[in-house]
Order: sequence, then C-alpha cells, then structure tokens
Amino acid sequence: MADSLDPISQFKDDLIVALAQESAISAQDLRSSLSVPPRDDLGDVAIACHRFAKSMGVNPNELASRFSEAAMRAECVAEAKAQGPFVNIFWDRGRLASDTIGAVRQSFNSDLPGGFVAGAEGRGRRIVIDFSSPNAARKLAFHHLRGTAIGAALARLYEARGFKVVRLNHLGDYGHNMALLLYKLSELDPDSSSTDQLPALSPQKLQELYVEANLEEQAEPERVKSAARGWLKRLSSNDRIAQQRWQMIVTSTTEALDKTYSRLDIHFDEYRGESRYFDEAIGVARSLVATGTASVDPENGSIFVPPEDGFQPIVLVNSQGISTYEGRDIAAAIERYHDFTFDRCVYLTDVGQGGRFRSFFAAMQRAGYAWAAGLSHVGFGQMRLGGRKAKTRGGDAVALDDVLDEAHQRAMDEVEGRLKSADAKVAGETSSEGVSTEGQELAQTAEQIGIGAVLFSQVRMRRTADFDFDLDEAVSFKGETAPRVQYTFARICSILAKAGVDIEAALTVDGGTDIGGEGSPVRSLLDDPLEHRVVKAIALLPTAARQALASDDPSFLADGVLAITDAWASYQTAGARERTDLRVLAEDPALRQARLELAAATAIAVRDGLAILGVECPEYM
RNA sequence: GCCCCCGUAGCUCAGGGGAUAGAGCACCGGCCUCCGGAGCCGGUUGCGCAGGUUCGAAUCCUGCCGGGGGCGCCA
Repeated sequence: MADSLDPISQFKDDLIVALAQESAISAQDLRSSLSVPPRDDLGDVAIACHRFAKSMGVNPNELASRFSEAAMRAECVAEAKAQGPFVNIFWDRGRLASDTIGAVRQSFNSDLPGGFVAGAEGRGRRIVIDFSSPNAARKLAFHHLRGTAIGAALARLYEARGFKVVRLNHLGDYGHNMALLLYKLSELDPDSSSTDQLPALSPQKLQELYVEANLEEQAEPERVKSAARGWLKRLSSNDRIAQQRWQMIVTSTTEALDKTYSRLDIHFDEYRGESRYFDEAIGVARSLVATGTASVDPENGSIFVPPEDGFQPIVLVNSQGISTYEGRDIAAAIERYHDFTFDRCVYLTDVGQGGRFRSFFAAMQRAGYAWAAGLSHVGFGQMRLGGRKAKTRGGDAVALDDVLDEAHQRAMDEVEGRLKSADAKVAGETSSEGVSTEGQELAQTAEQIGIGAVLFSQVRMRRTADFDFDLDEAVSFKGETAPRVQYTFARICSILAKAGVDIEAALTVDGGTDIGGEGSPVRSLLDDPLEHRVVKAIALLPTAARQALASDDPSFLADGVLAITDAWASYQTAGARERTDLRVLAEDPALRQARLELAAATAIAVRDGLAILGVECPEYM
C-alpha cells in the first residue's frame, strides 16, 4: 500500500529488475547506484558504471551501453542513453504522470493520516518523542523554538508513517531554579510556615520574581543559595506549603505554555516534570551501584557513573544527596519504557548535548537495560540571532509569543497591502468578484502565514546546521519561505475556482473512471518538460518523506515541497505569459481536464507536505 | 590538556567518492491585454591552507589555521 503511493520507487524497482537481468550485480547495489543527473535534460535518473565495471573487469563505457539497452526493456523507461560511463534514463512521462496523479488521488480518497506522505514503515511500532522541555515559571522562549518545531514535525511525520507516537514534554519543574522561586515566594509571604493563602500568580509575575531572585542570588550568593536549598529540601520531603506552591507554579506555567503551544498546533500527550523522578532517581542510582555500573564517591558520598572508553562521567546523585538532572533522566527513561514499551525514545536537544546523552544511553545498556538500545538523541544546530530583533533585553529571554506576534503583524501588513491594491484594481476594472474579507478571516490568514513562516524557517535548514535566524527573512514573501509556498498554493486554488471546481472535484473530473489507465488524458497530454518537472517533483515527495524519517530530519520534506512549488510556479507563470499553449484552462476539454488534475495533485502534495511541518495553507491570501 | 562538531558565492544554506559544485537573499537586465508581478526568465561572484589515498576528492585520511561545543556534582 505504501508502495502504491510512491510512483518513483515503483519505477526504480521496474528499472532494476530489467538491469539485474543484464549482470550479476545485486538489486541493492543497483538501487544504491542510482543517482540524479546534473541537468534535467540529461535524464531523470542515471547510473554511474565505473564502480561496477571495475569489479567486473570490463570497460565502463561498454557496460553503460549494455545497461542502456537493458534499461530500455523496462516498461517505465522511455529512453536510455549511454554517455561515456553513465547511463542516462528518461522515464515514460505519460505513465509517470498518470501514476503520480493516481497516487495522489488514492491518498486523498483513502483518508490516511499524512495523506500523500503517508507510509507504513512504523506499523506496529511505538515511539516516544521528548521535545521542547521548557522550564517552569518561565515563558516559552525564542530559544525553544527550534527544538519545538522540529519535534512537532517529527511527531507528525512518524504518525503519518504509521508509528504510534507519544509526545512528552519534560518540564523543568525542579532543581535550583524552582528552589530559587520558592525562596522568592517565601519573601512575599514571610509567615510561610503557617499559611497557604498565597494567591495564584500569573506566569508574568512568576517570571518577574524569578528574574529578581536571580539578581538577588548574584548579589548575595551564599545567603540566597542556602535559603533556596532549604526550600528544595522542604519540597522533596513533601512539606505541605512547598508542595502547594510548587503546584501553583506548575499549573500557572503549563496553562500559559499550552496557550503558546496551541498557537503552533502542538499538543502534548503529557507533561512529565523532572520533579516526578526525584525519589526514583536515587533508587535507580543505588541499583546502578549494585550492578557495578555506578560508584559511590568515598569522599563525599555522591553517586556517579565513571567515565569509560570515550563516554563521559555522569553524576547521578550529588554530595548533598540530591538527584541530578542525569539521574532523573535515567529514572524517567525507565518509567517511560515501563509505561509505553517504546521501540524508540527520542530526545530532542541541541547537538551540544549529544555526548552527555550517548554516555547516559551507554551506561544504561551496561547496567543491563537492553531496551536502552532504543534510546536516541536527535540533536539540532544552534540558532544564532543575526537579525535586528535578535538582541535579548537585559539578559531576559525573548518570549516566543512576542516573536509570533511580530510575525503575525508583518503577515497582516502584507495581506492588507495586497487587498488594497486588489481593491484598487477592482474599482478600475469592475470585473473581479469582490474581494471582501472580514477582519476575523484576515486575522486568521495572518496567523497562518506568520506562524507558518516561523515554523518553516526552523525546519528548512538541515537539522544539525547552525543558522542565523532573521525574522524579516522568515516572513518574507519571496525566497524559500512558507509564505511563498502558501502563495503558490493559493494561486492554484485560484485557477481551480476559475474553473468552477474545488480540489476534490478537480481530481474526479472524469468521474473517477480509469484515471491512470491507458485512455486517461493525463497519460498522453501532460508531456511538456514544464509539466514533467511538476509531475516529477510531486512523485518525489514520498521519497523525501522517507528520507526525512530515516534521518529524523524534516528539512528533506521542506526541500521536497519547495521543489514542487518551484516547478509549479514556473509552469503556471509560463502558461500565463509566453507559453499560452500551456494554460491550465485550455480550450480543449481533455487537455483542460488533465491539467486541472495536475493542479489539484500539486495542491494536495504541497498541503500534505506542509501539514507535517506545521504549516497551514489558506486558499486565499 | 583530552574529546566532538563546523569552515562551500558578499549574506543564509544545499551537495558528504563521480558528469560543467547548486538554491534563496542581495545586485544587474528583461517579462504585466494575459490562470494572482507576493511571480517568472536571464546574468554576476565560491569549496580555509598544505599534503596524501583514488581512474576520479568539496566529499575519505593526516597536519596546520580559524570558529563553536563538551569534559563527576547547573539544568
């Protein structure tokens, strides 16, 4: 089933069968040797023969000729030419067009999660994704954006590919930061031993208190640190007041976080704070001592995993007898496996933490947890703040909501400007069917564009690449940005509207009969190079999805979507200008039908690909 | 000191053994009676340095230079 949604893969299989009859080379080797020629006019796929020729002891150019003849016997191949040691292969355009549109239609009708990028690799497998991990009493900050965007995209991708996904948010609700805040709260209410009258505080207020507490700590480190430690003790020994206040902080924080997350359409299955593992962590540390994986420091009583062949040491319990972050992570992993029996558990953090995670995973395997082989760290590159808005004010983190608001506003400005010029045009011509857009609708479109732009900017680069974030660039309506992709989608919708059909109707114009069959118009009529480029880009999207999954990197999907929109924009603009013979709304009914089907397939592929990345497509903007 | 990652166009990034190293931004020049000019078409500029392996190196290896990160009680 997954295969039927992946026409390029089927074409390659077909080709490889034909090639395999020509030599003793394995199908795997043949498949891995397929590449893309440097230019479109050279062909759709290529095989470099040097490697095989060498092992077979034959001339590479001769082998290329033999392969090209063999390739011609594959049904999906229209032409194969040997060029020196390369075999350049052209797919049968009509067949690829009909198979591709057929695949899009099948995905559209089958209602699969993920639509055209759906797959079945994950069937029966379960994956836990730990991402975002903000701290209690603090707003979701700009620096959480990358991990949050990538984590959300991966979660959707895994779901689309058949995995059962558990989204976990590992809330930083414990430790020194929390202790500082409890201390600060006690200052507001000196009689803290007797009362639980402290009112619920807003996230804003909590954040302010936290900043104040930090300043106080800098001024008087010893006094504040010791007071904070006292509160941590109270919290860990189930002191009622400490527990109540802690609960108030966590509730206030998660409510605020959820608001921001839902703007991004992110919904966690659970928040599991570090505090949850306070006791277990110590028990786990002792059990690791018992298995010989961890040691107790004879001088201060701390428990640690000693360094071992390239792995870093890990402190599980500090000399104060308090569990560390690492200790709690291990306890959390054990609980997760117990609760979810995952096949894989992914931790999304910046790449810099990779060494620490690898050490922790290795320690767990040494300790006998075989399932720890399923733990994996997925690192992402750092975002640098290159743009003007980038500076943090006074050491305070930039709130993500502020960035999203700014993005929304810029999108709003653009859309409004666009509407004004459209209105002016209407007034001058009297033709268009009135571009009346309600304020609310406008705000929703601006939100889709602004949020989409920000999220797309986070997943467009390769996952491990550091990059400069520039809001102007992200929200720009030109370039490799979400708004330009959304714009291309809206242009397609506009054509469909002009033809009086929606996406679904366009895909079923021929009444659903024999869409991919020999008699189908797409089979014979969509053979212009510009159309072929669109078809090929769509057909390659499932490959991009597989690549993204295999490498835990949504950027491959972003590339795939961009390739489709580039191809379509060239095609549509050509049809509107110098190549009126390529107009979608052609006079000839069969041609018009074929092109409308291509338009609808393009729109669906773009929309389904973007949906994984968290980007929505308004039909008008 | 030890370990890891990274140096590709003026800028932001792809390419990670194969053909003439690609996109976007910026800049320059074209295209609006035309399906949305938020677009399209064309042009300009580059693999940090030095060796090595290979038929072939931006890609693999070594050294150097430059940048970033990590290295038992911060999360």
